[in-house]
Amino acid sequence: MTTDISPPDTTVPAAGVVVPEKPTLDGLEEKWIAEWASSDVYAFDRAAALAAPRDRTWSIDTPPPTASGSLHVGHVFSYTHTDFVARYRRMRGKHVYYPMGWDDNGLPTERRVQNYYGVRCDPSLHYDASFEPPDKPGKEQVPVSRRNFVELCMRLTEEDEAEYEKLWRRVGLSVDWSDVYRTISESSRATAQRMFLHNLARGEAYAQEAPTLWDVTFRTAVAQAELEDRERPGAYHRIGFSSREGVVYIETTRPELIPACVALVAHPDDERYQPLFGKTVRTPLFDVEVPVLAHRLAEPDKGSGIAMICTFGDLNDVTWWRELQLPTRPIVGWDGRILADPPPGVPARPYDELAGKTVFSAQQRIVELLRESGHLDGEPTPITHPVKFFEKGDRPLEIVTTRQWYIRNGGRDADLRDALIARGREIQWVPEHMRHRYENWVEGLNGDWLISRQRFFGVPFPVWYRLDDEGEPLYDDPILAPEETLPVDPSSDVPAGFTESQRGRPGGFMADPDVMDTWATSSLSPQVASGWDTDPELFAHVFPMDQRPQAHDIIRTWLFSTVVRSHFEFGSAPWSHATISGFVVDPDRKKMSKSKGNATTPIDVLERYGTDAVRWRAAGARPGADSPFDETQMKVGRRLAIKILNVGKFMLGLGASAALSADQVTEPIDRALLATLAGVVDEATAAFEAFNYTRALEVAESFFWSFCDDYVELVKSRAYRSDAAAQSAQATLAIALSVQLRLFAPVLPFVTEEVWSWWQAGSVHRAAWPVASELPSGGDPAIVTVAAESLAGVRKAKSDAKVSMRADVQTATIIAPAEQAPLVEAVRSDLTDSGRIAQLSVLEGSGPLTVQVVLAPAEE
RNA sequence: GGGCGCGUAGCUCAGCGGUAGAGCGCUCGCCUUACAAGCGAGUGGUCGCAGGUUCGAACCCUGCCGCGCCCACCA
Repeated sequence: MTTDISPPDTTVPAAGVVVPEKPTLDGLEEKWIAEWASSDVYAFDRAAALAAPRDRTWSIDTPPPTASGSLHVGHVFSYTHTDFVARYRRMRGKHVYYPMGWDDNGLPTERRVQNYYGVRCDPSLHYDASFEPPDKPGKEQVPVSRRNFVELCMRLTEEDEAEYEKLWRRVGLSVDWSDVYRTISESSRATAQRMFLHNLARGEAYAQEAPTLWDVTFRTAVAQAELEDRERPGAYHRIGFSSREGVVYIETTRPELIPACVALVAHPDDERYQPLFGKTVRTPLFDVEVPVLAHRLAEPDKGSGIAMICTFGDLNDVTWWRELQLPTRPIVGWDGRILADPPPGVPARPYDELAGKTVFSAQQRIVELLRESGHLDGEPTPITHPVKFFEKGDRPLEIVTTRQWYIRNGGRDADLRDALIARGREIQWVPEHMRHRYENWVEGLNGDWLISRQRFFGVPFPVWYRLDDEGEPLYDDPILAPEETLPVDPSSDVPAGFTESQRGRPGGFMADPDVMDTWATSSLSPQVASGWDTDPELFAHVFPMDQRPQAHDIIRTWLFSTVVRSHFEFGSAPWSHATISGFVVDPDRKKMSKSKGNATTPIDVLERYGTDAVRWRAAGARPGADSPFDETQMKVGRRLAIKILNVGKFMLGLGASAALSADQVTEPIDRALLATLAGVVDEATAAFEAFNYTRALEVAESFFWSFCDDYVELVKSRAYRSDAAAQSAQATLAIALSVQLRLFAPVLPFVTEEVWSWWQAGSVHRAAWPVASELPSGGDPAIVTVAAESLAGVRKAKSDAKVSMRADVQTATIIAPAEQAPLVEAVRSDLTDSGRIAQLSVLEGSGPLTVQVVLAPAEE
């Protein structure tokens, strides 16, 4: 595609109409992106909005894309879906509040910064104001202070965000670019901290020392919503525990956890183990005495029916440990290695054989030891089984006891769970069935929401702890940052009544070391985007927001967590509508992956087919439905855009102009055409009201093609004339063009704006959405159908004879039902003109309309 | 194992109780003074399978089969 936007040669077919000689899609994007920016077409008029009733505003809680990620065609589609709605609502006269945000805090950014600059964060280092990262990342990551690291995060995300903005402008998103937020910005941090303090004050947030799912690579806790299962090879090891009643065999995939064993458990009804309940057995190798207990969660038909409870191998262990009130014998450290010292009561030998090893190596060693000691019965049986992973991690999760912050989410409270499900029912889901995903998730929660992360680039908890005389933190009595001081960074800010020199000293204080999970801040996107912390007047007007667009994969995370925060703070749902997009998938129906290659890079596709064509294809993916990536479809959209250019030019050349009005439409076929169009307008409007942009486009497009192929063909010779009938055609063409450009404007913003600009003032995107009442009433749509059928009959005869459509017809006889014959008469002259019919007879007949044609002899 | 969605023309999908539809593809034509990046005419389907309800079922009900997504299970 060329970028030549120099003004093309123009003709001036009618007053005020300026049409290029050779219309082209090339250069339209550059031209209109610049024009829209300079004329602020999409600016939100805050004063006017606030002065108007609430329902004149449409506010959108745009998903802030992860700034450090990479956008693919799927993102382009779903953001475009939102833009369809935004543009429609704007044309309906709404003040559309449509900000864009960037989700730039959190682990994805940290990872990108580490790789991009070749650095890693070492919080023990001091800030180096002159630090510059190496030009190219070296083999060894350079350790930098937390502040240096955060600065690099800020720098890189700013660069990334500028690129994103360019792409979104290219996609034609009608966001107000003067209103962009970042989840790491000062006001976002203040919002997140303030909201957290409110949660804390109301008892919705709390800290607890508890077993937590732990990623050993990132060395951070992770939340239930961030888990995923992956199939991993493993093996059942059949291992004997000795007891007075004889050897008891358990089967385990994690024999390295034997030193962490605190009990065996079987189902209370399992007769095999009845005699053992209440007795003890001794662990192999370590000879630690552990009880045999009964619990309903033990499954008799799994393994040998009796399981080893370790602290902690999996979430079942946590349940058993808690409900059976067992002691803790932790052996896995934060780094995923076996702790240097055995837990109390576990002998140093052979524990020292495992200490410091990775879980994997420890398993190998312990199997050797078990084999030598004879405790291993037979050989391990290889299996494949699902193992829990952090969705962004690549090593299995461990469970480690740590102190973490939580927000209640109903996972441990049935009343709250019910309240949150009720909130979900206040939201109108598009499509409706997506509500089930929400309810399914809420009903399956098994614990509160863990929001703290042991990371660096995020919103810190605005909390310090006093240190006692031993230098131990007094967690029960935290020092909270006063709200007027937010945002704070407790690792550099000092709480009132202390000095920096007291940091980390006995009798002094320490900062809470953690940051909030990215969902803990992005769950506040309505607050951040709407100015809860910065512009209360605006917030009061636009919140609860009207629309939350997002994809279905993050209902359990972003959508749910946003509902939780809104429920607690405002006692309401955060939005009235949740519009859920599907994915763009491979031809084989798999979710499109980023590694799929250049073909799906958005900018590449946009350049090859043009933005309007890509948007047209996006409109073909109904709300919530996955859609396969198929480039041949883009060509169809491109064809439509070109057709709009060409027919627009032609219609204006025929004399259509903005000066003509509906009362000049006198011919029956013209009135009929506009009556049909009125029906199309009604249908498209109803579809858009239901967020069904696919249907809205479909009806407009279907009308448009028959309009071009039938109506324009029928009337063009009449329109060339200069009598009242010609004027009727010209007025009809003008009205039809205006209405159709507006119908297409939300989906095809560039080409519609281009054609609009040839003969209308202002932007089509600020023009009013068409309504049936602006079209003359009383036309009979049946005339259009009858005319099209008649014309088709003539065309078929020419096509069958393999002659040009220009071939002359000697006689044509249309035999039509009694009620249709007069309709044919009403279009007689248009029919004879466009069909080149010398003599047309119209007869009444009984069957459906038929056309008999005698072609004129071919001229030499 | 539970939930949700989906199986209609070669492909992508509408239709969701009254004679099977669109676009793409394919075939055959046509330089027609807007567009050959176009126009015209065709081709193509026991609507996943089996029962049931109904005068009538692609559409409603039941049960299967297949595909996809989410969740659970992890001894």
